[in-house]
Amino acid sequence: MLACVPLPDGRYAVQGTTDDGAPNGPPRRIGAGELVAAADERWLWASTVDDYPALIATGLRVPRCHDIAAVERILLGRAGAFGDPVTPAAVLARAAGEPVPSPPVRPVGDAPSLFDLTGPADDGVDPLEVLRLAYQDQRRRANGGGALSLLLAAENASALAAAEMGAVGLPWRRKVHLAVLDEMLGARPALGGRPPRLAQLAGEIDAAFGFPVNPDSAVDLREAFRRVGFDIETTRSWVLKGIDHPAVGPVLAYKELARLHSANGWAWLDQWVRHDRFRAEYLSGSVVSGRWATRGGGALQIPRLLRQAVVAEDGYRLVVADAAQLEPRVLAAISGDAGLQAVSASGESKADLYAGLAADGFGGNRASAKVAMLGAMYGQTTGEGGRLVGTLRTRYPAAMGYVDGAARAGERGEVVHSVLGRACPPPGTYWEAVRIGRQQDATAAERKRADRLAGDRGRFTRNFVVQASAADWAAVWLAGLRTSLADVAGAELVFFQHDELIVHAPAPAAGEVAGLIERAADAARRLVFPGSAVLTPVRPVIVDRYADAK
DNA sequence: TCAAATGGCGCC
DNA sequence: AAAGGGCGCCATTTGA
Repeated sequence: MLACVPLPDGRYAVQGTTDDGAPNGPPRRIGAGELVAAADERWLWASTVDDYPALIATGLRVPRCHDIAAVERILLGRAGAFGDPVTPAAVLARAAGEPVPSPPVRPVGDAPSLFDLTGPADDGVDPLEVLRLAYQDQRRRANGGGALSLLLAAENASALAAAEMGAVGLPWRRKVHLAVLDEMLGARPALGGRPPRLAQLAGEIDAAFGFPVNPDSAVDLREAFRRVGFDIETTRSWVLKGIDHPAVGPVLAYKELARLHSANGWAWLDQWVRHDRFRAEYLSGSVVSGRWATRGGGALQIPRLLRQAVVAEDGYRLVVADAAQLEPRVLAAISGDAGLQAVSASGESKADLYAGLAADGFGGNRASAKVAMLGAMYGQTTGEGGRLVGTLRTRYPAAMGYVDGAARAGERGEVVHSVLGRACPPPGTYWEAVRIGRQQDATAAERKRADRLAGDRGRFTRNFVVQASAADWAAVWLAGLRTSLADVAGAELVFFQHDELIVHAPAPAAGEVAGLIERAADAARRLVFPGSAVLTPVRPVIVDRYADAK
């Protein structure tokens, strides 16, 4: 293992380190250009998201790492201490029972410095020593067995993949995107102006109402519909669709196009796409469930319409793969529900679990089966989904009992865990209101508030056990694939979105990559759900454009 | 006048 | 078919 600390002067302090965290060579101070990543070496550093991008920029690729901050977040979560500082200095202070120093505030965009690592009062302390001690302490605390080790390994690998994906970027043809904008919105307006198509629709909306309305204002729009006799609470599209008034058509069209303009319009293109690559910042450790988030550009919300702009470069293909119906399959595995596992592995269900469910209790109605399963995992109680959950409850009692149990635990204020041991956050300060509302002498209003808050948390924990376990599986999938891709020249992970990924690969290697993706998925299934009969199939598709993958 | 909250909607 | 989980982002509104 190689311990590595960026220094304020732009160089790096590095030192060979054993797996026990003992020094295994002399400390050296070297420039980034002198760093070499041996193919099988593991790097130890404070934070991948802070320390790795500068190395990637020099062309370095680190095969494996131990990320103090990423590991600390998971360990702290299991100890019920979400949000506490995760620097090595904080880790050490915690281990010693001393007050944990707040991480120093640094200006946005400022380079990470030694101070981030050791805190301002640590003059003379060897940062490599701090790193090693923090590592040793985490090693002691992370003795929760194979599942936790697997989770930490996947989290570390995810952090590397996230940094690399951010640096590489998603192939994005500016010309294609511009053509879409021109067709949908018309010519690019002056700064702050409305595109022609939006201006035209705004005019149609005014005409339909008979008085001026600002369709960008939900307040104004709701007031307008009330004036013409429709007493609506919100102006959400699905509410408007139920209204019979000539303004509805242009309003819905306006909303759709305004969204395109503001979220992925010309300004977005200028800001986020350079040299036909969309570069976002991926944050692998910032969602409590273990899913990734992004900062800037909305990389995890690319509209289907714009996936035609994601085009492989000449001589390359995109290998697009998603895990079909991952969450219900994960539920089948973690609940041990034999019936649901059987459905996941039977005949056509291998490719389409919902079709199998439909055949098994919904009269062949796939849409109903899907609504019911989503309702069960999200805690839906009303409407069609809520009604259909009952069918699932009789067909798959173990699976439904599992999510119901997670919901009840959440309502009691308890913490639930993913299959690999990621903990959900404990209830926040609002739980005091729940406690008050549950006392004998609580008022009706207090009881009602308590019920609502407890219900909210129950739906959160119900979904957490499924969503976080799916994230566990996906992280192991991604980690395995990343490792195997290292042997395919020119192949790069360029996108990852919860249960779906894209590899940009030289055309002759695309078929091999597709095989690696499938093998990584099968390996993840065996590692995350050992002994389970459940299947977690992925469907790699080799295409030129992302839009052609589905 | 500014920052935080809200409404709405895109993705899973 | 309904509005139940997780996010990020924008424009507007609200409140200090």
